[in-house]
Amino acid sequence: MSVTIKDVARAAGVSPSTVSRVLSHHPKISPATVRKVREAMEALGYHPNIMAKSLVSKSTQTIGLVLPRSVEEFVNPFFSEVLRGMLACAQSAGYDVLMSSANSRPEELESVNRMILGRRVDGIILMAPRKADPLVDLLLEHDFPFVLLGRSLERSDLLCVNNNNVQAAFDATRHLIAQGHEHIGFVSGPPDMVVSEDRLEGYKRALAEAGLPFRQEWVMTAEMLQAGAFHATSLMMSQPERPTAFVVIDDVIAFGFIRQLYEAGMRVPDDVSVVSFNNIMLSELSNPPISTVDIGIYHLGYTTVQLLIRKLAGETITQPQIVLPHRLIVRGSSARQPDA
Amino acid sequence: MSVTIKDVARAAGVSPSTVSRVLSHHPKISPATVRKVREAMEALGYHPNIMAKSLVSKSTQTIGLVLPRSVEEFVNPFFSEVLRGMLACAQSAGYDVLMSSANSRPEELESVNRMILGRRVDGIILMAPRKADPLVDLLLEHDFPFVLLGRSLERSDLLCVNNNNVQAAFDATRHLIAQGHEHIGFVSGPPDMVVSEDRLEGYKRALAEAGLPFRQEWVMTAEMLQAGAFHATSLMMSQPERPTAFVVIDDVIAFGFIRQLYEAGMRVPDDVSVVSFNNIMLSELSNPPISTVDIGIYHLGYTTVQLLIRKLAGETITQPQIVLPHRLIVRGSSARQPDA
DNA sequence: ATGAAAGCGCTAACAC
DNA sequence: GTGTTAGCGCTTTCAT
Repeated sequence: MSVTIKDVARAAGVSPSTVSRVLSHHPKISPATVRKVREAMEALGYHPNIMAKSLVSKSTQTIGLVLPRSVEEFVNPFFSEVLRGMLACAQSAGYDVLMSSANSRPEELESVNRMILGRRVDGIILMAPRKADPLVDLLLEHDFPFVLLGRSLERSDLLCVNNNNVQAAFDATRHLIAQGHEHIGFVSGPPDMVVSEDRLEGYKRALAEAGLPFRQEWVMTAEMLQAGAFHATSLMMSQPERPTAFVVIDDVIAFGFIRQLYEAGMRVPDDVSVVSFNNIMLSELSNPPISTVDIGIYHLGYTTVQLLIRKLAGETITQPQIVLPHRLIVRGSSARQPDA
Repeated sequence: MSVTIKDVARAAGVSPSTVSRVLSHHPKISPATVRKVREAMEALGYHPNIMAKSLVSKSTQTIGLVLPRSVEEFVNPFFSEVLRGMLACAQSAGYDVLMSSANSRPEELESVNRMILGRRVDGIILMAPRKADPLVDLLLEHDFPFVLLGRSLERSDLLCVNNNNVQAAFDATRHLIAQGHEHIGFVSGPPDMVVSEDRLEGYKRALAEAGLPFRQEWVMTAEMLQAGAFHATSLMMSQPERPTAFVVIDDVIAFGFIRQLYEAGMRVPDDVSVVSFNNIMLSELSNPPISTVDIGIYHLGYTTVQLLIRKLAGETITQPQIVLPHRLIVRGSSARQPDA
């Protein structure tokens, strides 16, 4: 069967504990022995059994990732890019990543429970937390190490990595205002997501700063874009006083929205300007290319895992909230000024 | 600390083995005892320690996923969709998914070695295998259960889940021919991927069947689309005899290619028609919407994991190669016929 | 510097 | 039906 530490010990003519010490780079062990053991390991093709190791050491070198439940979030390229960053960091620190998937809220709780109580992972990453997220409570209750990708509305002492989404939306809106737009709408995402709220807030602030009124009827939700979608968009755009520009919650939604504008006979950017968030790869390849706020998705993922690993290493985290910079990228979808 | 099987045993007034039997739904155990034990578990909030369990049972209830190394493949929405299908199946069968990431080929081998020799996973999924893939050899050598998402060029006895990519490309090309196109180009992906080869083959066959010549100069590679990109595309399109339609290896490449055509002053579909593969969500939202061959990405992922789990359950697999159906979806990018 | 022994939490014979 | 015992492969005192 599989080659164990005993086999190596026998082959090297030492005791199992000595082999174990070589494995863990124990300081006081003679170079000669180290060499002997290393050779034996090499010859036998030894690899430590992680299960046995973590059973006694109580550490799994694995971090758990709680994935978004909704299809929309999951297939959003934002997700794979953030995952890419996470994996890169985890890998470079010698950690593995275990994914927890679930279709419903109770399933999700159960899955996380299994992860932490079953000692499968050392720490957990929570993506896109909701308002009053029960997962946060669960983790807190068990005093289990975790980091939020995003931020908690309720508590400010939790470890988290985030952008300043209020500022990002403020910048995006200001850009449209600077282009001469005075009628600016907003297309939102799921209302229970913290990021939706933050970006709406930034949008409002920019309007206020420019002395422009906030109009509730110019705020669309992603749901409105779905089924009755076309209707809602074309209805809004056929009003005598219609928005000439939109701040859209993210690139994927922007894709769908621009499509609907075209179907309603509106050209981007000629009739309507659009600026969105995330800067996923395809936003540059879109037609027209989409103006968007780059939030450093990869970096976001990387930093989140990094923070968790620091926490797991026992480091005292002086600054629990990490805010990563963003940067507006102007492209074709908001380049020209409307004729109006 | 953590509550163990012993604690439950003590609380329920039985022996640890009895608790273990309740856990594994052992047949001959009195209902009264079951109830007692269940209550004790509930009261103490017991969750089995997976590490200890798999140390003795030699099964981890975890499947390992070897991720694509290249950024391009990773961020391709194809990947997240296939992952979604995999997770759905794994979850419904009570399996977890562990991800192996690596930046280089040697790292990848080392990572897989750790997974299998360290007994971290019960089986492995290999995505998008290359020609003469060393990972396949490694897995075979250790007689470790695995399933290919895609197919092996060299061996036909391996478990794999795939589309008939030759046929899919044949269908796509036929569609363009039926639209009246006689000058049809091809945009390929990485040449060492099996799928690239298969789709090119289908394209050639359709040309041959229609009595159209295959022209090497009308085959572009994804690399050509990168840096010197614009140049290559515009050069080809400025020839007196230029393609009026393209079969493109996948939707993401199609996005980039259409963008370049626009920059070269070509309209899609008015000047050039495009049909690609995968039917990622955004292909429908593109402008124009992209005609594409739906290959059932989610289903592909789901079936792959399903096949692996069947194998792990000891089932004899009579049909090692599963071929999933595809279906051409005609949209705006190939709707009209060129004036030519 | 190294070995012997105990034990992490669980399962699986083997008894009764 | 249920308890007792012996490990799974590893780390970690405690000796020497």
